[in-house]
Amino acid sequence: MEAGNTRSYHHGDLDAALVAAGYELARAGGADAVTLRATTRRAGVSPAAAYRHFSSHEDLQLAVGARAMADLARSIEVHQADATDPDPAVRARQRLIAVGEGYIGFALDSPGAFDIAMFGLFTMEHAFAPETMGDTGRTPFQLLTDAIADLVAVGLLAAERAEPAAITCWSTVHGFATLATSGPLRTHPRPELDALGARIVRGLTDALLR
Amino acid sequence: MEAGNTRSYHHGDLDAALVAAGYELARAGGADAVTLRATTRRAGVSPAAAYRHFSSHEDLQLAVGARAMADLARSIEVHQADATDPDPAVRARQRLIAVGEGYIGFALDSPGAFDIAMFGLFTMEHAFAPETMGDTGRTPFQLLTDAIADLVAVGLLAAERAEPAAITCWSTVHGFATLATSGPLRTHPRPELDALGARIVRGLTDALLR
DNA sequence: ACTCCGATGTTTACGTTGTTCACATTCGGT
DNA sequence: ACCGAATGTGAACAACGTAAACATCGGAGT
Repeated sequence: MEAGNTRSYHHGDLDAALVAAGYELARAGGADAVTLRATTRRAGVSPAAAYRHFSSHEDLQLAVGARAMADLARSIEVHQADATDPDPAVRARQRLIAVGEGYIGFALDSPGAFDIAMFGLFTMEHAFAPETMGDTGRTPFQLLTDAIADLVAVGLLAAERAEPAAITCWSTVHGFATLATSGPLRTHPRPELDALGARIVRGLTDALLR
Repeated sequence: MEAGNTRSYHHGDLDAALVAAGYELARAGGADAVTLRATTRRAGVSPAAAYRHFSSHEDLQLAVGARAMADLARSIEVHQADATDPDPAVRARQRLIAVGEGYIGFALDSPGAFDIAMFGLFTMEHAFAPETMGDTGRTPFQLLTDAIADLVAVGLLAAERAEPAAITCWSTVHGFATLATSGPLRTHPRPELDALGARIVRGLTDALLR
């Protein structure tokens, strides 16, 4: 009795169903809401069933986090769609700014999803995992390094400054996103955070590129 | 039967004893290790006893976090002790760099303490709480804003750029610290992280101050 | 000096969580 | 049509946060 689009067994594609259920919980309540029992409950299945697909609670949370990370990539991609300046140098700069704004925008729009995406904070190989790729087949980290590479190619950034520049950008944007979603800035009104975020991203790129 | 230095009741100063016990657990295992039961166990007391001093588990964790935050302030103060250049402008710059290096150094030296310090990520008023002050009576956040204010006073930074500059510094340093302790950079060898951190802090201040 | 009250700590209990193990059901190949 | 492997269930366990009833201690007031 196949449903058609997905392979079917006892309850359909439970693996994906659990990730979907966990993602809904995460969006509503952050990483802590993605409890093993709540997730299986929402998927209409017994707690132990999760162990046929995930080796532990943490493993499930990482899978949900990967799903969230893919949405983060998509958010960056959407912002990058506006980077259409004919001048390659200007466009490269726009693309880097889009990374920062997409990252921050995603965190502010869906703090719960952002929280689970950063759960455990993944490892470096996690930053290249296919499950965390957006629609263009690139992970958030790759979108950042791509943008930096473009800046080098276009002559706006010295090659030997590429690595620290990438880490600086990542740190700043990530730091601001966490301070703004779960940190001391969390009580600031949204428009103020948007303005502050935009100002920081632009100020940082200006500062880095001469 | 007073012990002398501390007021005594049933078990001595349980409030402080619990924070101390929790801090040891946090240093060894991060915020998650500061479980209510483990902390009371280590203090030689029953779990429910904690509720005479803290309204909830989270409340206890926040108290332990404040203790860790005070140590963070002390780490910054130690680094700032080296900022002794006779030129006030150079000294102001040194002091800002010391904030970043003290922050990052503390995170790398005691990731568990750093983790609990950032637990819940505190609120803005938490950033001014006396329990989080170092030996100079200033909190980490205040040490940062002090340094920025000095730069303005000395003419190295325009006054209207002070606030975004402060948030940028905070974001970058905080972001790098989390990426380096619990993030994808966590597997990098320590000396490499030290060098990277120093390079980022210096590069950022150079970029911000013209 | 004695009593009493409030502050402090204990015991017991409840519900929730992650996890495991023995058991039941279903699917797919032969 | 069967059988083994894959998948889901049920019951159980230890650990957790929390609450309520009970015990004990110290100091204030007579």
